[in-house]
Amino acid sequence: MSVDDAEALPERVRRRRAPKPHAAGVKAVAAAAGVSLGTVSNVLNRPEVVSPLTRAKVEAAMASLGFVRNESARQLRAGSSRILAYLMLDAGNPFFTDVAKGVEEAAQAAGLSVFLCTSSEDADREAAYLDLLEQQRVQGILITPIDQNSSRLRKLPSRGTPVVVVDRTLDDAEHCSVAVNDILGGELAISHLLELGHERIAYVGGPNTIGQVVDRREGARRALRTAGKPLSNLIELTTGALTVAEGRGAGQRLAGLPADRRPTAAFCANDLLALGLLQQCVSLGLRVPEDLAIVGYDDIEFAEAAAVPLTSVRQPRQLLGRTAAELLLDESSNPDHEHQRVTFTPELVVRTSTRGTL
Amino acid sequence: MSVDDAEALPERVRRRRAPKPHAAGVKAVAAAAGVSLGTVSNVLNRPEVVSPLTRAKVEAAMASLGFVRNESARQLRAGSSRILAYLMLDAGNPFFTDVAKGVEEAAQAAGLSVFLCTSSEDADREAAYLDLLEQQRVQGILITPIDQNSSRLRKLPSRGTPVVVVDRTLDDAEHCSVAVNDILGGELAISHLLELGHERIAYVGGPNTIGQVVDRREGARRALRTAGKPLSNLIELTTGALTVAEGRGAGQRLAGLPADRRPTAAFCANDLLALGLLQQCVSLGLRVPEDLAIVGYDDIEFAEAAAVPLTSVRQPRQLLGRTAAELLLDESSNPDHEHQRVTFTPELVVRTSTRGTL
DNA sequence: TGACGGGGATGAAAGGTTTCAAGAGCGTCC
DNA sequence: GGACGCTCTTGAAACCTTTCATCCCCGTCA
Repeated sequence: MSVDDAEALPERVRRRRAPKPHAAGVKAVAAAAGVSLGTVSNVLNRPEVVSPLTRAKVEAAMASLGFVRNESARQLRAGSSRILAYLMLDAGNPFFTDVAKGVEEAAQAAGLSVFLCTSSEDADREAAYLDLLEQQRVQGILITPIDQNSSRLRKLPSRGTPVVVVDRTLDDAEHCSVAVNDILGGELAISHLLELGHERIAYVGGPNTIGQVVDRREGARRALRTAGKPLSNLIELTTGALTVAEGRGAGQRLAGLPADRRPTAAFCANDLLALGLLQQCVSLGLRVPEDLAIVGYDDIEFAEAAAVPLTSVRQPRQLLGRTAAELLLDESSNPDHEHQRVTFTPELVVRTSTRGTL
Repeated sequence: MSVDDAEALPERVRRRRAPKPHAAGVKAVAAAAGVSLGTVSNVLNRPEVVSPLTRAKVEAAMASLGFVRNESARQLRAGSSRILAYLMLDAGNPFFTDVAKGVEEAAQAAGLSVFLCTSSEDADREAAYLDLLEQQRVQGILITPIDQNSSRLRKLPSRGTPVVVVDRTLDDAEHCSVAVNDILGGELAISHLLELGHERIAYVGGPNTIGQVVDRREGARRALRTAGKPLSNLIELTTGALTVAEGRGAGQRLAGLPADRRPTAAFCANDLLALGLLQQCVSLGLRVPEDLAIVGYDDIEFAEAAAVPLTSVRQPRQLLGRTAAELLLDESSNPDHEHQRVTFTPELVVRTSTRGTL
């Protein structure tokens, strides 16, 4: 009993796991430079407190060993991440990439990096990304939500991850939000069409789970009401997504209607839809704007360059992103941060697709 | 000396740091569920080995405490990340977001998530993101590099982060790459213009640090050589970036030339340039294609919907992304992975901007 | 000459998870 | 009735960094 049985453990090798090809850590660097572990850390984080000579030695050691700081360990110990994420609805929509540009700008100014994610208008994917980002303990999340009532979204801030909602307003005390008045945007579009004398107007957009789609339609209805027109003048064409392809599909449906029942104008929930609609209608022989006037939304760069330059409702895209990022930064650094609901005003840009050539 | 001076340390509180608002960890969950730490971990990672009863208890505890797994700690210990990154040249270019879509697709199929980053054609930013991603120990990096000779890029694989180059070929034994033959693409474009009888042709693109710009020009030159034309027939308009705005600038310059010296056709290094060029030229009164034929590159979705539908060189965008991601996955999971250089063949899509209306 | 002060370097502790050898509990079989 | 095998659970070690109270060394001042 008291004597170790030599036979029992013949090959009891204590190797836990084969490590990755020599990943040099601070320990190795310290050894190579002949200093202590803490000094290496100081070189990394507070270079000014270490003497130039020592610093040089350490830096040389790092270079020769190909040292790469392990961010997971850093973050675990230090507790903070230098990353901020923007979870977009659709990376293929230039509107969102322009917003992202504004986000990057503000983040860079603050020394942070941005990771972009895209939910592709899929609620499950959005949820998965939110979980992932929370687990990663990013400094904060900017999101254009598809599912604004997601419990996940509401719980995040209380657990310590600040969230700013972009291009949407949430009636919720937990988040900041930065948005453009979509109802007003819808009104602008429809008022414009009414002024031009259109009576039967199509509203092209969907799915109805997306807040922007709903609000812009609501604005359209208000404009009709204000003008004393019946709501039945607004013919709804529901699409499955806000893409060029869906726009083409809607164009197909529209053009297929008998001329006396076909709307004389269409207001699309975004420019991608409008561009697809425009393209399909033109190729099916409809004249724009004579047979069908079209108004888009977002005023993306390509709207102006379209076959028929597109009338569109413009939003301050980069400003939207920049403001959102700034709010997020404030929330995560300023102890007496107060949640804000910033709303910008959209602007109608009239072009040939409604006005015709001058 | 031996007696502690009671006055000296009146308030020597031992609080190390105020922790974030109660972040519940596995430890807390274990306590709440009345099980051990290891069991909680098993519920998280190998739910099948824990009895249904225990599992339920643990899951209930997690829910009631709002437990969020700390990914930094997980990754630190487990050594692996479930994330893959795509570092793009320009998120505002639909070509890259389409590639990204292919990447997402393949990643999702393998249960991984994708973080998108954008270098915005800025070498410093590219370098910063590469450093960051390496420190994060992402599972792998997909990149469309701006600086293909970056030492960073070459060192990454040897330090354990697999890298696949997208839309570029590197003459380098360290990476996989997936590209489209840009030289051939350039040849296709110019041959087409030569067949249509054009003699003076502009090449619009830049900066020359970007590989695609150089290769496509090289293809253009080859086509001229093949046709026995002097290289001086190719007039170079160098741009500062591959954007719509730069395209407009080039259009301004082009339209400003006296008609007898002005090229009769322009080949643009990508569609954004082409769209900007088109727009500017049309607005300055040039007719396309009668006064100026235009060929773009990438065949993005908006090329077809342009004022004058754009002739363009099409690349298999999503396939590019999907293939690249699959190579990356193979590299990081298959021990006898071999680096590959996949090359796809581009295709010329002829539209009105060169052919005119039929 | 001895106390003091200050710039630098040190090293143990902590952070939250995963891993894995070992232990506990229990039914079965000889 | 005791040994065995099985399933499930346990707890300590390890991952790599940052932090911070100490310590060391030297020059300065009284």
